[in-house]
Formats: sequence, structure tokens, C-alpha cells
Amino acid sequence: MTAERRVTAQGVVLASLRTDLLTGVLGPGDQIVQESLAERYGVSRVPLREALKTLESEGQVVYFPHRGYFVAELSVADLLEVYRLRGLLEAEAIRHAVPTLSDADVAALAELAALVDEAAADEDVLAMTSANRRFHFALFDAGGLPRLSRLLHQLWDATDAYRALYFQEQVNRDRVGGEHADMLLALRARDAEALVRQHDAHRDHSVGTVRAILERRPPPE
Amino acid sequence: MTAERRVTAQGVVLASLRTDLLTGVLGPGDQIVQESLAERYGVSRVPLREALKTLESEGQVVYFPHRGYFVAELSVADLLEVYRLRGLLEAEAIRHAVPTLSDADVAALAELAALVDEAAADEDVLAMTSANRRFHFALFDAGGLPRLSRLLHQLWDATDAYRALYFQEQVNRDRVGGEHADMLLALRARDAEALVRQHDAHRDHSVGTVRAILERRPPPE
DNA sequence: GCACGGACGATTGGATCCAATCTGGGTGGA
DNA sequence: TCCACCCAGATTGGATCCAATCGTCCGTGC
Repeated sequence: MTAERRVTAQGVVLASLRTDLLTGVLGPGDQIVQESLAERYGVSRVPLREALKTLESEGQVVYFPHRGYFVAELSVADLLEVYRLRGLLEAEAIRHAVPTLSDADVAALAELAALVDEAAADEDVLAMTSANRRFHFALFDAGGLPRLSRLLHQLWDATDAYRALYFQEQVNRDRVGGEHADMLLALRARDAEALVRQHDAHRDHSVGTVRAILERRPPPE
Repeated sequence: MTAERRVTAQGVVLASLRTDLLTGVLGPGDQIVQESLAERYGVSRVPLREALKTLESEGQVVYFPHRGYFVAELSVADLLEVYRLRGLLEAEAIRHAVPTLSDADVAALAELAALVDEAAADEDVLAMTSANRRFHFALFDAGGLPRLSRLLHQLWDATDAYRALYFQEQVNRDRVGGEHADMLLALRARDAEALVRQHDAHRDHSVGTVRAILERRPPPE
């Protein structure tokens, strides 16, 4: 997105916040106490607050004036809405991407899928989450629709905290590899519609599991 | 979205920035000098920067570390992408909304459409932009899909600066009233598909004009 | 005449400090 | 016992100050 090579504290803090959200160090519903977090990251509250503003407009945290920031909690309705919107937008991205893919692009995608499998074999949930995301977005980005990619990033971010839980179960990790292999077959055949269907199925499995996780853990208070 | 009744400087500044972007006080490509803007709004740079962060993640301004914020410029490709995404998402919103509309809801929508006509008669471009937005979002919000509404807000925001130009032409102001009337007919008949078609046509007129405006004014440098 | 380099002013990034507000607990009264 | 109120600690919101970086302009050397 904003291609930045220079590092700033807010950028570093934003990255730290994202991994903390992803790994559950900051769990849904938690209040974010600026003072202690800033100290943890070794910066003052100013860059932290700017990073939080970014996360707020992505819906990752919610903000109440004079009360502070809290890690967003997803309701089941939210979850279903996010996945429905992803269905719409990802189909669009795929239909744009497939006709443009060179053989080299497909090979690169296969490579990324292999990285997901590796991480799965190592049972490294964090690496798997990251590799999985790179695989899918390599496909989405290929369509050359940057706004669409941006919206998809937001939607993926919104469920990151829960996706990590999803990959913690062996059965889910195993299934993903096979589904990615199917998608690669459709990719090599340049069959966009088949790919959309497989992608839908892939996503449906995911939403089902995440929903179960969500319903198993009712709101903390 | 974030329902806040308490006022904070950042909130006020954010609203001011939005109207300045809408009215062209801040035009596409302009650098945003924090010191002078903060002085204009009567606050320090801190709340201004937080407001800018919000606008950045909405794509209204772009940020380069150590260089600052600039008002985003829309390329024609951007514009077409935004409108294509709007097409997808607004159709979804309408299909969700129509079955839920009570007669009172439809009456309220008619009332909002009348406000647009009033503003058009007064040739008050700002009021018309605002009323037009309220009319459309009353419809989108009725579907009860808050994430979807949120995404649509972002997409509308992205072209706000140009929409103001659109309403400055008499012929466009005149056409909008008739199109809204058509939409109300479809609404009263609870015909979602007809409404989607009319909405598409409505949007296509808009994109055509805005595109012409955009191509008439090439990038400033 | 032109390319390169350094220094200065302008601007942003971040830290610290103080004011405003919220939350929770305690106290007094009905 | 319960409720209303108030106070104190904790936390956020914002202003000011200083450091880091960028862009420009001028001078120097080739």
C-alpha cells in the first residue's frame, strides 16, 4: 500500500500490535492501556496512539472517547458478514486475476503454497497464517485492482485473531494443503470459475470452524 | 459507526477536514502542512495527526514518512475501480435492504429524496451532496449489514472531492431528482432487482461525468 | 556551464508534561 | 439495606518542546 522504506516508531508499533493481536497477546475484549503498552514497545504514547487509529479504522480495535481503545470482539453476525463480503470481493479479484497470470506467476503461487505446507508440517501456526495470507493475496493482487486488495486486507485483518485459532487444530491444517493443491490445478488450467468455486468451498470450511470457535467462547464479561 | 457523544478535538478536526476535502479547500495533490492547518482549526498538531491517520486508512490522504500527508489524487483507473466495487457492494446492500423495508421506512426515504430536491432547487451544492448521501445510505443501512455500510462509506468518501464538482453542473442536479423518483417507485413496489438496475444506471451517469471532470484536469505538476 | 556537496530553513516525528475525564470505592443519609 | 453523592486514583486527551529528517539553495570545484 503506502510503500515506505523509512522506518518510524508508529510503523514499528503498528507491526508489533498486529502480531500481538494475531498471537492473542491482546485478546478480544481486552482494554488497551496506552501507558503500559507504550512502555512494552519502548516508545511514548504518541506513536502508539497513531497506530491505534489505523487499527481502529480497520475495525481491529474500537475506540470510546475518554475511555480508550479495546480489542474488537467479533459477533457471529459480524463473522458471517465478513465472510459473505469476502465471497463477493474475492470472486471479483479472482476473475480479474486469472486471465492475467503468466506461467511464472502460477509457479510463484505454487511456491507460496509449498511454504504453507512446510509451516503446517512444522506445526508453526504463526508462520502458517502468514504464508497462507501471502498465497491468497498473491492471487488477489494479480488482478491489478489495488482498492479491492485493500478492502480484502481489511476483511482478512478483522478475523485474524480467530484464524490463528483455526490453524491450531491439526485437522484444519491438514485440509488446507489439499485445498490449495486443488486451487493450483484450476489455476494451471486458467479456469477462473472453477477456482472461484473451490475458493468458496475453502472459505466455507474456514467460516464453519471459526464460527464453532466463536460460539464455544462466549463474551468474557 | 463508533457512536460517540463526547466531543474530542480529533473528532472535530476530522469533521473539519472532511468538509474541507469536500468543498475543495483542500484539493487533490495538496500537501497538508500540519502546523498551519492545526492553527486554522485552533488545535495542536497531535489531534490533527490522529485525524489524518484515520483519513489515511480511508485512502482520502496519502502519507509518506518524514514528508507528510498529501490529499489523495484519483486516477481514472482508481475511479473506475471504486465505482465497480460500489456496484458490487451496493447491489448486495439493496438486496438485503428491500425485503426489510416498512412503509414508514419508504416514507422516510421519500422525505430524504425531497430534501435532495430542495437543495437542488436552492443550488446549494454542499447541502445537496450531504442530502444525497443521507438518502442513499438510509437505503444501504436498512439491510442491517454494518461492515458493508462501512466499506461503502469508504468508497463514497474516496470520490467525495469529485462528486462535489459533479453537482456543480445544473444538468446533473436536474437528472438526479428524476432518478431518485424512479428508485422510489421501485421501492414502493419492493422490487429489489429493478432497484438494483436503476441504481446501476444512476451510478453510471455519475461515473461518466466524474470521469470527464477528471480527464479535463490533468495532474497539477 | 554544470555537477556535486554541504549547510540552512522548513517540516515532520516523538517525548514529556499538564489538564480533563472516567471508574471504583467509600461515606453519609433516608 | 440501599441509593445517591463525592472524592481519589487511574487513564486518556491535548499542548508544548526538542530531535530527526527532508528539500532547497548556494557555493565550490571540475
